[in-house]
Amino acid sequence: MPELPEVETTLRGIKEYVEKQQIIKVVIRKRTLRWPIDLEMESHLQNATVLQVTRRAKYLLFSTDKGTFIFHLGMTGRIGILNKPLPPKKHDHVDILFANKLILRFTDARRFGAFLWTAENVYNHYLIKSLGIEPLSVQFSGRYLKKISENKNIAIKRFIMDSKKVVGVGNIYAAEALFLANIHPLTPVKNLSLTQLTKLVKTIKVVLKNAIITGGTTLKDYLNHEGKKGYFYLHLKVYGRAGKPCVKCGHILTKLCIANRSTVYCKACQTLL
DNA sequence: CAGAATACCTGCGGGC
DNA sequence: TGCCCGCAGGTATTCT
Repeated sequence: MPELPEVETTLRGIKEYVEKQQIIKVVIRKRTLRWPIDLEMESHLQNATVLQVTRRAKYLLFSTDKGTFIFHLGMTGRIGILNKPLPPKKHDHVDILFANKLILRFTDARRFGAFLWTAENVYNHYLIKSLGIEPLSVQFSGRYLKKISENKNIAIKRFIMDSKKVVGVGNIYAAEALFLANIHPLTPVKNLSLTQLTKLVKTIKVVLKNAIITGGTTLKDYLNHEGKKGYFYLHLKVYGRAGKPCVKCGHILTKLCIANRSTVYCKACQTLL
């Protein structure tokens, strides 16, 4: 999926079209996403007005006058805004029709995504409540990482990808940030100094911000709300570059598997502590 | 308890 | 051309 920059790009792209708009109709063609879609979803959303769209981690939160609906894009999810009712394709699972005639269409081939409803405060929702801090917030600092990593043996790559610690750092950007910070992805977190963790936090923020600016990373599936690609893939230094030379030192980049996710790094630039 | 493995699902590219 | 394998941006749940 979409990692955080792709979700943020989607948010910015759709916000103006759906906020303050009343929902006229909801069409659900496939209910079996990561969790089955609430059988009452259509009636919950009928005539509801979207007040605001925000993002928490990789969840898109649509607050309405009746409650909040939530989209998660999983690995292959996408939200598009249509200005006319195009015939649905195979993986177009949800359409939300608005009073302004626009249609929000959710597409997701692998169906790891989610479409949820809560009438309560969305921040009390069990999936949202337990999330770690936002990576672009001031709370996310080297000091914070140092504090929560004392005596922990877990590999730094897994650690920064753990959404209970910090949200929104996915496989691509984790690899990129570790490379920029010269940290080997398998380094046990307890071995990293405050200085190194501070540098890592900085590179995570830079990578995420740059990816947002360039509209996210398109590898194969990801397209923004207008069906356009993101261009951060042009900036990738290690992800998808195994066997090619390191942009810093020329060493051939190595690929390994951490927690079943492929990881590319430079043996010369990223030393194991 | 921490940390690792598994599960969900479809599509695509590469090798034969 | 077609089949089989491995791999893909996530993350809750189950295991050791």
